Amino acid sequence: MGRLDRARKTLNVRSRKLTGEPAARVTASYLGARYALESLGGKMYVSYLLEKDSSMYPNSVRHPSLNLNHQNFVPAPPQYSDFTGYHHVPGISNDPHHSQTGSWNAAYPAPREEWPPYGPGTGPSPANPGQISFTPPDFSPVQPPGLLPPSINSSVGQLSPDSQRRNPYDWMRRSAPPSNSGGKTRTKDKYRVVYTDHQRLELEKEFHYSRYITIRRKAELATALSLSERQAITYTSLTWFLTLSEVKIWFQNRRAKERKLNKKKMQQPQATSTTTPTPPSSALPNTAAMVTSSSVGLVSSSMPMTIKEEY
DNA sequence: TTGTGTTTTACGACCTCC
DNA sequence: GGAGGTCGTAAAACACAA
Repeated sequence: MGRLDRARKTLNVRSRKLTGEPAARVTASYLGARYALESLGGKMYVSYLLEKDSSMYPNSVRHPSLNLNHQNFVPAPPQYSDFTGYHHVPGISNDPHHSQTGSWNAAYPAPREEWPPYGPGTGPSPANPGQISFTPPDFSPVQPPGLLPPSINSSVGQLSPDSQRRNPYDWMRRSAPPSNSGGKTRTKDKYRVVYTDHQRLELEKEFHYSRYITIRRKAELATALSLSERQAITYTSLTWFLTLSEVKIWFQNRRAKERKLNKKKMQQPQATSTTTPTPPSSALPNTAAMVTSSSVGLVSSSMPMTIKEEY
């Protein structure tokens, strides 16, 4: 039994157990070509960023030019030596800092061992009969320059370590927009979607620049991610947009996650102090640090804060 | 293969700020 | 009143041990 089938079964069983009614099928209502994005190494580096979180970004600040013109944005804050290995996927926005090379820098640390190796042949073939063929009417083969790495459409497993570790078709198991997304309720079709690795990666990157996001960046991210997805994915009649609200919610959830992690760390300081020496600044509700638009001041994320937006 | 624990989306309640 | 914050929680998706 394939993982997808198993997931379906498990889901149905568990949902019935919990709710007494058939599970709302969200997953696998379509199968797309997300492996291209997968090959970007998205999840791997999202996870890596998460792992590195506090130590990697002790002050996790957005560049001071955040609320200045984005034209002034300088990529890779120099204080993060190991951040330089990371680059935004080009085309994520028009920002210079988001328009760098899209390839994964070899300077990025070695992959984590817990990412299981996989072979390119372990997944279903592209011609898997269980899959839907994708002939998007709105898909344009013309790729905006710099939007995605040129190899995005080439063979899988060449772009990142991730691509060599994960089944290139793993993403197919994950949820996608339901074909009949009429409404979003907890019992209907679209209760929850799983963001693509690419989307999560970009959100994570943004989060590591700043724990709070401006309206402008929110809009840019939402647009860019959706655009990137549409450019990279060839699924039919299903466009998956990250809305402003979704970006907002994602940031809220991400902050909550960070608070939770910080809380956990505070409860076991010895265990972490020996392994991950952190600079003094991270002793604060560390990664809670953020930067408001025009300063580099740190503010605890435990403090509710409203960011004044720039327009 | 299955049961179970964890993580990830999404939402509601409530709050503050403008 | 609207936007966006935290907090708590539901439930889907996922990971993994048995």
